[in-house]
Amino acid sequence: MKFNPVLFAKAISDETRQKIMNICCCESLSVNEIVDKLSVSQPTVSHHLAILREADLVTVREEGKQTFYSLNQENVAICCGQLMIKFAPESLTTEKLIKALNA
Amino acid sequence: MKFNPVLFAKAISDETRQKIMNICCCESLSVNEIVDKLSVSQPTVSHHLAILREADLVTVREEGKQTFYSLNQENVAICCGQLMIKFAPESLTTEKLIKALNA
DNA sequence: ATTTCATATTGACGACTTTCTATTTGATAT
DNA sequence: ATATCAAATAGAAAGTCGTCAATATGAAAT
Repeated sequence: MKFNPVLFAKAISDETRQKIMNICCCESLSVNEIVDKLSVSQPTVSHHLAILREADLVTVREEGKQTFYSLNQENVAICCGQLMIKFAPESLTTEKLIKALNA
Repeated sequence: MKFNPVLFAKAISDETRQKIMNICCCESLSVNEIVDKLSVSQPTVSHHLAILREADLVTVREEGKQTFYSLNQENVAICCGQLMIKFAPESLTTEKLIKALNA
């Protein structure tokens, strides 16, 4: 799976999408559960989830009528790492990274 | 300076902007030099540079008539680190990070 | 003072995005 | 078979974004 920095950035560049990412960051939730935690319609949530799926940032599990989504943290980490490699190659020492993480 | 994940993502979510980031990743270039390396007009480049400046992703140096821009790698690294903290908290061990960087 | 040159700003246009309502699909339950 | 429920899709309206040509700003050189 080749890293596409524009696709990744576009996927995370919307506020509603970032809220969804937060909501299902550490647990798997159905679409309706996500809708309940936001103030947008179900089709809007479905649309955003499709974009996150396209960018491979969520894990999808179908179960009966419901579909459960959870953030794919590993892939998020990989994408962030690739961004660093591409756009911060000289800031990539371990010490600097730790400093960056604490900043 | 507070990290704004939507502002950061929006700033890097355009292809032309990412090209600009690459072009002045490791050297300081005038606007015209950047224009020469792209196939967009000077006002378009100015516009994109303003967005990158707004997100604090470039360092600006004025010198006579010219303005030199270079990517602020340190801030890019910080933003990527913050993204990881926010959206990949459980993938944040050093080993996993290294794995992510090598993926 | 005037010209020249580099960059920023303005204003317009088309393309894309976000959102909604209405509808469809598809799976379980009756 | 039919009804019910969850999620996806279609289509439209409103807003945002990327781009350009034209113009303004502002600094150096003549």
